[in-house]
Formats: sequence, structure tokens, C-alpha cells
Amino acid sequence: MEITEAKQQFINTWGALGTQWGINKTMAQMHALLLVQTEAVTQDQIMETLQISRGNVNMNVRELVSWGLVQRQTKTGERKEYFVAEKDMWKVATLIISERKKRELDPIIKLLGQLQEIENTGDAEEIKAFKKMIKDI
Amino acid sequence: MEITEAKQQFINTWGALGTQWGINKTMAQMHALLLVQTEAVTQDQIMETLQISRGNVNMNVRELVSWGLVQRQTKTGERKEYFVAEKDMWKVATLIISERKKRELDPIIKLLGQLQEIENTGDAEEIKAFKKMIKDI
DNA sequence: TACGCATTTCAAATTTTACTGAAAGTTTAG
DNA sequence: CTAAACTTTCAGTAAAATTTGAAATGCGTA
Repeated sequence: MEITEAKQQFINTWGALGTQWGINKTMAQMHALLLVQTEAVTQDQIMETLQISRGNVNMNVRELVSWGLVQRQTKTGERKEYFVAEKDMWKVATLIISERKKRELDPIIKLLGQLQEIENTGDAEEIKAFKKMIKDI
Repeated sequence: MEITEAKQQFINTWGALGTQWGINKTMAQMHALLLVQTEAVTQDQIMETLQISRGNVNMNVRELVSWGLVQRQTKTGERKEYFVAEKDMWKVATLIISERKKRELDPIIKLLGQLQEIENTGDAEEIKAFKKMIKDI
């Protein structure tokens, strides 16, 4: 296998993995593409490589940037924007985990706190079991 | 808030969280339902509580069982099946993590190994960067 | 072995989620 | 200030995932 093919396969597999983890396929693929690319990449290059529309690229780039996984770059004297991915894998992992925690876990933890607090009438055993379960989570 | 309402809210939120993590909503809700239920539960009870079809219950129960999160029980002299969830949250977490690892991570790790191995022609710098990236993951 | 209740299967329908493309909006060099 | 060059938005469309429901199958009892 040569390098181009290897990169392609990596992009596809990364995309598939993303899907299984509740991350949209295109976003995962774009991330993979930017990871394997040493040089900064333009919107058009992404469109062509992944065969997707301009709007789609735009939305997912924005999302990747908001996760802190990708940065925008502008070269002086050019209107065009370039994109580069964070390459330090340790940082990447940290960013993903803390971002998901913030967006998804924190809300449910808050709810669990509330549930722990407030109910009190009814079958005592049942309530006790429920509270224990919530607490354990 | 009383216990019934609290349980309901827990089921809904758990379902929503599941969705965000690439687990289908019904499966997550069913798991939540079985968690908050002290007693073993039948297919019909699940259908009624979550307002879903028999086929749907069947498929998702099977999936939960295959994850080891739920067990089937039969009472002697009855054809009917009852379901109970693993209640030890530590075990639950371990099961989920190891199952997802097995199903999703292992395949990509295998691929990464392959990618690490085989390509060798082309721009040396590019290949080096790619291999480093793969290795870091 | 046959009957009836319960579970399983799976193609079709529905629901949810993602993508496209064209119009509107921005930015910057000149 | 203007126009060219990009970027962004979003309603409509397309694709993917989930759910239904009815037919087929399995199981236990008599």
C-alpha cells in the first residue's frame, strides 16, 4: 500500500469510528484529513478530497474549530482561509474528552443531583433503591 | 417531584445521553427503565411504559443481553420471560467500556498496525509524519 | 403430538439526521 | 468605494437509522 491509499483508508475508517461514537461522519473524516495533511488545507481541497459540498465543509470546519481541534489560518495578501489540525495526540484526546464532558455529561450530572434531592412521598424501599442507583452513577 | 415522575425523567435523559454517544435511544431508555425497576419486567411492560412495538423491544433486549447489561429470567411453569438489569454500577461501566473497546476500538487499532507497516515508496518526510501520527494515536 | 401462548424475524414505513446548492453576506485589494 | 473572491446560511432534499407490525417460528403443557 502506498501513502496516498493509506491516508485514504485512514480517513474512511476514522469516519466510520466517529459515526459509532455519535460524531458525524463528515466531521470525523475532515478531522482525519487534516490530521494526515502536513500542510494547511483550503475549503476547496477538502471539498474535492471528500467529495462534499461547500456548505457541508463550512459547517463541519466551524464545529471542529469550536472543539479546538482545528485552527484557521490566513496568509497575508490572500482572502482565502487555510485550516490546520492540532497534531499533538495527547492534546487532541484531552480536548475531545473535556469538550464532551462539558457538553453532555455535565447536564446529566446536574439532573442526577436534582433527582437525588427532591422526591420523598411513596414507597420507602423503592425510593431508597432509586436514590442509591442515582448516587452510584 | 415524586418517584414515578423522577423515574420517567431519568429514563428520558438517559435516552438522550445515549443518542449523543451513538447508542440508540430506545436501547438506552430500556436500560434506564430496567435500572430503576426493582422487580423483573416483562416484554409487555416495557412496550407499555415506553410506548414502543414488540419487535423493537425484542431487538433491543437482545442487544442489551449481548452487552451483558441485562439478563433473561424465566419463572417455572411460565412461558413468559422477565428481564433484570445488572445493578452494580461499577460492573455496568466496566461492561460498557470493554464491550465498546472490543467492538469499535480493536478494529481500528488493527488497521493502525497495518498502516504502520506497509507503505514505503514516496516522499520520505510525508511518510515519516504520517507514521508518527498513526503511532501517536 | 397438537394447541396456544410467547418470541423472533424482517421488509416496509417512518423518523431522524446530514447534505446540497444557490442566494445572501463579508472581506480586502486596488 | 467597488468589485472580485470567498464564506456563510438555510430551506429543501437525500440518506441513514430506527421502528413497526404481521407472519413465521419456537416452546411447554396436556
